[in-house]
Amino acid sequence: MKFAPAKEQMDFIRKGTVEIIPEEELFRKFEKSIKKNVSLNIKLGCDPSRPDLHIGHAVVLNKLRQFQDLGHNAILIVGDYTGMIGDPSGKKKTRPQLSFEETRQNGETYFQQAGKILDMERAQVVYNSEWLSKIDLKELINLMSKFTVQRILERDDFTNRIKEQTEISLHELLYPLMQGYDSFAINADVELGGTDQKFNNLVGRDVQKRYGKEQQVVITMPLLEGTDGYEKMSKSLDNAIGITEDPKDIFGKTMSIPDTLIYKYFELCTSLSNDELRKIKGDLEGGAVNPRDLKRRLGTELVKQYYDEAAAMRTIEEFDKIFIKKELPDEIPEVNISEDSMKLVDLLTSTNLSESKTNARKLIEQGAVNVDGKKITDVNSIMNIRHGMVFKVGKRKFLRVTKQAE
RNA sequence: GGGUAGGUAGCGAAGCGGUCAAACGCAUCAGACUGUAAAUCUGACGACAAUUGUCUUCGGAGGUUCGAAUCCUUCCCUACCCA
Repeated sequence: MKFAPAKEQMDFIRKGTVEIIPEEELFRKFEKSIKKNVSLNIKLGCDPSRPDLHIGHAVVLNKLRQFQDLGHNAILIVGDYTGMIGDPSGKKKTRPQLSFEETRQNGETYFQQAGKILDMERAQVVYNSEWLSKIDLKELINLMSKFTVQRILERDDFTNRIKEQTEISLHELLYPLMQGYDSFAINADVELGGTDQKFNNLVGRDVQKRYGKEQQVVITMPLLEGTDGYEKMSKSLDNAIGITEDPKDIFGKTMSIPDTLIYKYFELCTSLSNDELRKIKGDLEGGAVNPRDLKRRLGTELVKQYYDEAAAMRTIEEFDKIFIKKELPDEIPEVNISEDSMKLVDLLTSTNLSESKTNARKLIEQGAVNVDGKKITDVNSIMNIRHGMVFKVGKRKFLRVTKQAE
């Protein structure tokens, strides 16, 4: 294995990070790896409680990929054992505990998706139950004795929960120790994580130290705000762009982010070069370019990354068609209806354009329903069903009716 | 073990015998405006029926009452204080 000079590797890795703790140590590790011709072990813990990856997760995965490109070992740790606890980081409530089977299953899903970013051929995947399940009470007590209650409680999320009088279960206190133990178990040289993982990852350093091992370097990556532009991206807040979503959803959601996030998304979620990034920054600040066009570029890049160039082109065309030219999309879901006439309300409900009749009425009253381009506002309308009729509800729900040809 | 305060719609939080399908905020969904922006404004936001109706909801189960989210009994859950 031939490694790039330590300085070069440093510069490459530093891009986009929030902190490298401590930076000199990483540099020394690079030097050592070159001298001894060994790859560094780069650890990334995967949370198996949420198997759907979104582009916020991709921020860290991209960084891991960069390490791979430099010739280092990516080690993905699926926290199947820790998953049974649930990471308390940033949480206001105790997380639901998962069964062992669930964590396994979710782990699998995780890899499939991570494969869109990482070189899975060269990535090592381990489950932390491998070593954590072997810890007996004696060992656990030994581990716990190396830390203090104060140290574990000092983190913000626990402090806040105490202040707000919400519960903290005892097992949650163990989470950082177990995660730290992982670092010790696999001899991690570097651990990657979002800034919310800083505490946990630093505990890893401590565990290693107390067990007489070389300490890992902790690299934190920024947390990506979701499409609402405010909260951290997360599926449960419904502001996430999933990497397995349809190209049109990835694109559409990207278009709905506030302008302030455009650059951040470019920087953290795409693999554009520094030069290109600089140009985009200039364009944004200069105001000469319509931000919409930059967002279109962003959406295209994202689709390209998780699908391919062709998909990206298709998506952007479709988008322009529907939203800019306000035409019908190329592909409209079709439903076969045998009746000759139907109440509009029933039709909307039975075709899932609306989840209930009450809701359908509401939509009609509010002018959200279009049939063949004509707005229908009469709640009691009865539709004569013809082949090829197109229903539109809201901005993005389309449906074409077909009559069985016989 | 003792004491106190609580458990209300997706979340937060009012209500404390009828006017409660339940204020308000957030989220969500429509509409207007736009760059499908964001922000803002307007409306909707349990279901079914339909122009003032019916049914299901306020931790669970029972009960009192013409009538309960509101009172009683009991069970479950949580936080805080004392030990």
